Amino acid sequence: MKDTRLKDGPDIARIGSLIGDPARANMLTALMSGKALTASELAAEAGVSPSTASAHLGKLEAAALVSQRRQGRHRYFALADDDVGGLLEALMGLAARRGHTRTRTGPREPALRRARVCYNHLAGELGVQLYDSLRNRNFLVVADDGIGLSPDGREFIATLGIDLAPLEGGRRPLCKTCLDWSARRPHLAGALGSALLDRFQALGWAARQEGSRVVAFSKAGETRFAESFPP
Amino acid sequence: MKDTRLKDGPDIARIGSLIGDPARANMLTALMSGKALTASELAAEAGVSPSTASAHLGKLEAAALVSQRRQGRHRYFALADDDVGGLLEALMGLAARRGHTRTRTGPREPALRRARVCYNHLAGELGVQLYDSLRNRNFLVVADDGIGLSPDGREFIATLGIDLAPLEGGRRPLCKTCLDWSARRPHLAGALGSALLDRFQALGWAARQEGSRVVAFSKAGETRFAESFPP
DNA sequence: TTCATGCTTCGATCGTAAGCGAAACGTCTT
DNA sequence: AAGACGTTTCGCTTACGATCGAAGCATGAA
Repeated sequence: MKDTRLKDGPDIARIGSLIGDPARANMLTALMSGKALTASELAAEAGVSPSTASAHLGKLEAAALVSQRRQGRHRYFALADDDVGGLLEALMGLAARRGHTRTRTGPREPALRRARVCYNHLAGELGVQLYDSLRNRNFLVVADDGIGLSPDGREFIATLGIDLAPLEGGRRPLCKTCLDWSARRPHLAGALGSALLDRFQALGWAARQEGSRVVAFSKAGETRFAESFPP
Repeated sequence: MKDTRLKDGPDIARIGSLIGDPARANMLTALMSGKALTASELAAEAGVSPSTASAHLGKLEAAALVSQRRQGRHRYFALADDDVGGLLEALMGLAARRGHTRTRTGPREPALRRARVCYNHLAGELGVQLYDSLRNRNFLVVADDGIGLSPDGREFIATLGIDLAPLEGGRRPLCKTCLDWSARRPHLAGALGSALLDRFQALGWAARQEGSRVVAFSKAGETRFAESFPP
C-alpha cells in the first residue's frame, strides 16, 4: 500500500466515490424526486439486480446519504436530508454547465428547466420566479443567518391557505435557498418551499409527472401561479 | 454490458467518480489553496508517482475541473473556476457534518476553522465575520440575482486601498456567496472576495501558511481586521 | 551541442469493487 | 400452514482503473 498521505480535512473522496458509481448516481437522482422509493424500484431505476441494489443502498445508508424506513415487507429509501439534495443539485449544475450530459437533451429537458421538483420543493424557471416574486414584495427578507418571512410575508402565505404553525419549531429551517442548476439562481427550499409545492398540487395547479422530476402545471394553474407570484 | 439505463439530466457520476479517487481528491484539495501547483508538486501532494499523477491530471483537465498553464518546462495546474471551488467546499461541508473526516481532528483543524483560504478568498470564522459585517452596515446588499456593493460599500472598499475598477467588467462576478463548510454560513467570494484576501496579506495582517489552507493572522492584524469589520 | 529536468506515453501488473444467481430470511396473504 | 413476494446474505466471477517503471519528448541550462 502506497503512502495514501493522511491529509487533514473532511473526506471528500468517500462521498465522491459513493456518487461516482453510475448505479448509485441513478438511484440518488431518482430520489431527487423527493418520493421515497423501495429497494426494488431503485434497482429497476438503476438497471441492476435486486442484490446489487441492496449492496449499494447499504453503502449509501452507512454513509448517511440516504435513510431507510421499513414498512411491512418493503423498505422505503429517501435522501437523508435537504443537504444531500442540495449537494446533488449543485453537482448537476456543474455537470450541466460543463456539458457533461449523459444523453442528448431529450424531449423532457425543456419541461425540466421550466418546473421540476428539487428533492421536495419547486425548482426551475417557475421556482426562481416564485423566489424573486416573494423577494420583490419584501415577503422574503434576508436575515443574519439565512432568509426568513416578513410579517407581510406571513400574512400572504396564510392567504394561500398554508398554516405556518406546524412548519416552525421543527429542526428543519422554514426558509432556505437552494441553487438552481438550470437557472443558476437561488430558489426557495426548506419547510416552506416544500409546503408551497404541496399546496400547488392540492390546489390542482400542478401535478407531478409519474417517474420523473417534471412538475406539470395546467394552463389554468399556471395562470393562477402567475397571479399569485407576479414576476 | 448491462442496461446502464440512459437517464436524462446531467452526468453527476462522471464528476463524482473523478472526485472519488483519493489521489485526485488530494490534488483537488491541495488546489483549494488557490495557488497553481506543478504536476510534480501535485504528485507529491497525492502521494503517487509522476506518471500516475499525469494520468489523473489529464482526466481532471478533460472534464474541465482543472486548467493547465504551461510555463517553461513546468505545467501549472489550478482549479478551472470558482464553481469547482464552491462544489468542493460544499462537499467538504457535507462530509464534515457526517463526521467523514479522514483523520482525527489534527492540531491544524482549529486554525482551519478560524481562517482559511477557500480557493481564492477568505473562509472560516473570520470569513463569515467579514461577510456579516459588510451586510450589517448595508455595504453588501442582496440584488435580484445575487449580491452587490452599495454606493456606501464601494466607498468603504476604496478606503481599504482596493481599486474596484479592474475587478469589474470581467466575466467574473464582483460579489458572490460561498457556503462555509465549518460555519455553515455564507461568506464572500468572487473578485472582491479574492481582492480582499490579497489586500489583507499586502497589509501584513495575515500570511498564508505554507502548504496548507490556513490563513494565519498576526495579533496586530487581527485587531485591525476587527476594527475594519466589527461583528 | 550536450546534458539535466519536468512531464507524458506506453506496457504490464494488480486490487478492488461491481455484478450476478442461488439460497436464506421476513412479512404479508389466503 | 403454505405459499408469494420483497429484501438481504453469500460465494464467485469479472472487468475496470489505479499504479508503477522504463522509455520518449520537450524545454532550459552549460
